[in-house]
Amino acid sequence: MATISDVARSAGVSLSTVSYVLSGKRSISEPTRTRVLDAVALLGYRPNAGARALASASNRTGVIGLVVPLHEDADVNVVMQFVRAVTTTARRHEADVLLLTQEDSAGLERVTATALVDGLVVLDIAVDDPRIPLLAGLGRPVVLIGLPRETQGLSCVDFDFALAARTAVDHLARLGHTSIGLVSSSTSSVHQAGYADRLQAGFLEQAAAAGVRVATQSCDPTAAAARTCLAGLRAQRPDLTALVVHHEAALPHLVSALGEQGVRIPRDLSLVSVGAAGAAAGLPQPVDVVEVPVGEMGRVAVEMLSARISGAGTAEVRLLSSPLVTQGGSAPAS
Amino acid sequence: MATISDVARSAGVSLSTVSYVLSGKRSISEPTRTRVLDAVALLGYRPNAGARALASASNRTGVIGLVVPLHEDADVNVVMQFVRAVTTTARRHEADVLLLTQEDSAGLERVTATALVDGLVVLDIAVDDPRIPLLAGLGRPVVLIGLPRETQGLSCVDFDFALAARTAVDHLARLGHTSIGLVSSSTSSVHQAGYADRLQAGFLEQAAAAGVRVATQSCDPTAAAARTCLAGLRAQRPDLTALVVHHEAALPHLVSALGEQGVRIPRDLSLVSVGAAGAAAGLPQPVDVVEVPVGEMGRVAVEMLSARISGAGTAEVRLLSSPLVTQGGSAPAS
DNA sequence: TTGAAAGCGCTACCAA
DNA sequence: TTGGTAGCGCTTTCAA
Repeated sequence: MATISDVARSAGVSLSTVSYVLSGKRSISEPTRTRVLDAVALLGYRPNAGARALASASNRTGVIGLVVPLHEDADVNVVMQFVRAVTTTARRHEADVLLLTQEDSAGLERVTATALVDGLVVLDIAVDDPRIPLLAGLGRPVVLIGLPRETQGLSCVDFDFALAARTAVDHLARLGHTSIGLVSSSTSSVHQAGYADRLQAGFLEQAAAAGVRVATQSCDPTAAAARTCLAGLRAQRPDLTALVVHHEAALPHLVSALGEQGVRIPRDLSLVSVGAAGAAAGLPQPVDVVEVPVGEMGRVAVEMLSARISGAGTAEVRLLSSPLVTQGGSAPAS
Repeated sequence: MATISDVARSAGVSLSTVSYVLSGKRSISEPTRTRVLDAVALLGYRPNAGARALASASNRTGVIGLVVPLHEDADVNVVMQFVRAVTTTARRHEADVLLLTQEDSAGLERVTATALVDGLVVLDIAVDDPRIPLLAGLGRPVVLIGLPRETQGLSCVDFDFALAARTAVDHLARLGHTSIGLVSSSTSSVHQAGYADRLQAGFLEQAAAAGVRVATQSCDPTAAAARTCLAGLRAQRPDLTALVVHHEAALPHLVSALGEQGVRIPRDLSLVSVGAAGAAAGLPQPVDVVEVPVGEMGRVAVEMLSARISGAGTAEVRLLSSPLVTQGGSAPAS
């Protein structure tokens, strides 16, 4: 590998001149500039990233850490969407992405303290995430995806699940529905993350405001559980005419259970799904959706992290929202 | 952040002594060792990764690059399994993982030339992958997952698809089956990767050796395509009594199509699937499987890369195999 | 507009 | 068994 002094020698200039040509932090005469750039091209010179980080005043490595859940029950599609958005956005900020798994809790300290990364994006944050104190004490910018109880000095990005539920209920209430069910996940990880509770709170709040009767039921992602879930909702409220489903994995089972029972969407039942993109795709019957903007969340997280790494901005909580998209899943209550 | 000289001062020793205590490359008296380690603990000292890489003779950064396909039609489950195995194994070798996407072709050169990474693991290699010349000219150890036509100086890890097919055919032939069908994917990316062809070659070879009649048919992952595929196979060979399926996404559709047609597995038809772990899970009827050891491939790739980074080993091609697991998917031909 | 040189934090050599 | 110090490849002052 050619070094900067190889370039300097080849171009017949000093080492610092090469550095300034490359960084643009000093005005350079055109002939010199050309000679240097020619030498760079000739030698195929690329500055050593480590040396650059070590010498620079900012001490930046141009690498951000991304902590992802890679365990079995993580939603691989959602994780992939995040990863794609984060890497893409990072590149736009001249940064690369170092991957850390959630299991490697020592990794947070390691990559941060050894100056491998300039900052971290951490997925899958629980309401009372045990990593919060550690992350807060790292002394590096951190952006959490999720909304923990304590956010002292940490930036957070999340979807506004409460607003999504209010939007869904409002949409259905305007169509004349007065009795609406909510289906949520029964898995504990979803509840530890807190968004199920926030969604339910929004659901209940808007229902109360609109004078809508409610039923709530959790569901497992199987055909049998879907049938049980529907039966449970009907037992609570025989007059249900609409459903808000916050459970991507159970959605297809619910839809086909309804189909088997001769319940037609939207004629007999209106259905709004809250979930990641694609969750409602490929369903035999269309439903309305409030999409969790996973990619957007990843993008915003990196933007916030970049800003904080550059010393701009302060820790803040950003809750993203997205509109309800009607695609034939809802109809006026009859 | 505390530096090594902070530690030296605090411990009342020289800078080099601290370095030697930490690296263990010199024998140190017990009292000195203790004083240094105490100072390290007291100050929370962690060596700067960049400075260490810069100064060390080996010039190693302790980071390996992982190039993954993140585009829509990549199998997210398989990619995740790779990523998990690679990160886990890398950690066992004291390395971290930098993530690069397949789209970022300039990234190969960037992370390698700027010494961000010590080497690369590249997934999803096509038979005539356009990146091969670039990768070969990088001047850093590279391990490919896949088997390109030209492997000059590059290490490769892949599953022995030909052997898997031979194993499946052999198993079925021993059970007395004399007419066996092969279902493969029709997607072009699978064929560019070459393993579909290798599997088919092994299938035909073993069939010829065992005097087995064959039918081959590609299939799309839909219920309709599965029915068409089965009809096509029967048209070629009305006497088919066994199937080898090399198409994870189509497998459930094939199985349920068979179920609808009253074809019972294994009584009426024996079925062996070749695919990643879990592909045959959750099927209404059990099938036999030859599992593509995705995690193992990732593990081996990192082991090979680590060895090459340490200067050990040479470029080699390793084809992994795995046994056929019977789980009630096959029975003697009647 | 340019060059010289002092570090960045560390490793590893040369001495003692 | 230890210390001093010359770099690793770069950025950024200070001087010209």
